[in-house]
Amino acid sequence: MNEMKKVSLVVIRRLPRYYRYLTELKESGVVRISSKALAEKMRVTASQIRQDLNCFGGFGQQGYGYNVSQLQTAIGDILGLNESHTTIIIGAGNLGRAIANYGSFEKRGYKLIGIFDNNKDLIGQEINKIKVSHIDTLEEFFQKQKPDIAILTIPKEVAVEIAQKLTQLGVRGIWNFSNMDLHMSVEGVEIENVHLSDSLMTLSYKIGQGVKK
Amino acid sequence: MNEMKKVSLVVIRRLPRYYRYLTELKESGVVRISSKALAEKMRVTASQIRQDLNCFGGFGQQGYGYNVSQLQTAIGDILGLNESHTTIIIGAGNLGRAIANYGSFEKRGYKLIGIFDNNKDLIGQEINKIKVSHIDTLEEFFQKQKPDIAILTIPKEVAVEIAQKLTQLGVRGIWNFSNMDLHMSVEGVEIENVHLSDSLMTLSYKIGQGVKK
DNA sequence: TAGATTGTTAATCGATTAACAATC
DNA sequence: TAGATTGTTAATCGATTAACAATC
Repeated sequence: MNEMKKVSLVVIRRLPRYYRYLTELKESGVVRISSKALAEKMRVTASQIRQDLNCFGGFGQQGYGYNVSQLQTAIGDILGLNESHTTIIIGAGNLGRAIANYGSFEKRGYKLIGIFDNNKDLIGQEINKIKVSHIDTLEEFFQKQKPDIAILTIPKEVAVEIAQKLTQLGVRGIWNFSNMDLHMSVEGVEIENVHLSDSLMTLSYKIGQGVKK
Repeated sequence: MNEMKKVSLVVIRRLPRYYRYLTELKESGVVRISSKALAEKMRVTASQIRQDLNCFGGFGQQGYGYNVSQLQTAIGDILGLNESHTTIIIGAGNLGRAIANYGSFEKRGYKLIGIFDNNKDLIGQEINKIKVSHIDTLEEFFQKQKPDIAILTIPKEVAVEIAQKLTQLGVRGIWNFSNMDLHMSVEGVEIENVHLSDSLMTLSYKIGQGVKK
């Protein structure tokens, strides 16, 4: 009854990319697309697209392909983009501000409802219409509102402590930009570690290799 | 003579993570570590660590393990961190500013030498001691200085155009944050596409799944 | 109907893990 | 020397691709 064939993480991580391409197609008025045509656009194989999608159901139609708009909505649903998520940002430094001001998150249903920092000079300051609060008021905040996702743009030295606090308070997801991997082993708290500098280092590697070729 | 067993990208992408953990260990004064101990810390298998490292050479010693400092330096070398790279940022919006002010890149040998934008109001403004220049002066800039890496923090609408320009001018790497995949097929120009929102969507998915469990 | 294209099974490929001889 | 741990080969596992019958 309850199909529980756990979908592998590599597939999940490709979904946002499908979502991006489909959104683009939809916006430019494309109504239907075949796995072959989409594959060419995305530079992957048609097989992979069909396999990936069939982890979640049969969205296509033989002889026709996929309805762009329908498929985009379906993938959005799978990713949870069609329900709204509340978020808070912890760390009102440059990156925290950049994310707070990044409009396209709001568009996808992520609603920023709080910003926290421990720097007294920043408290009360407004970033994208949200007042920065002191980190000590976090607990109090959670009593009134329960944000789904906490975005951590703080130094690695305090990351673990804050993450534990958040877990305790019942946050459901942590999007972690601090330069250290977090892995709460607490059931029900999901974590995404982002390491921007890892990506830059990969780029340096590629450049270095290019030379030797 | 010239061992050319191309290392797979999955391995490359793990190197920065090794580098991070080794740097941490080094800083806390750890002199040697076995693949087993490192594996536990990093939550991977010891086998994987040994396999990965052996793509680049035998850095360890039987019965002893790996010298932390030596290994850290070796991986840094492979990643090209021990030579300096010059960078420019294109797009002086929130994310561009955040990256410009992000100190830890300088530490790793990335030297920011220019910031460009097309918004007249920003021209001349200083961000982390670098004056913002108009995008129209890019060509002129390249005649004097040849930055290795261009960091694209611009809207997707102009990304392709700017990337083509940069390729033409001889940039060696593009670190692309615009919300669209770039794939210059030009030999000698390497690209890293970063999609922050993809990571956030993956997090929503995980949260959504958690519920059903 | 004939043609196109899916959903799905089977084959291949690559990545991970296990095992162990080499050796410090 | 004995113990530990690597480097490396072989076994397993999972992910990707190919193929094709089902079907719109």
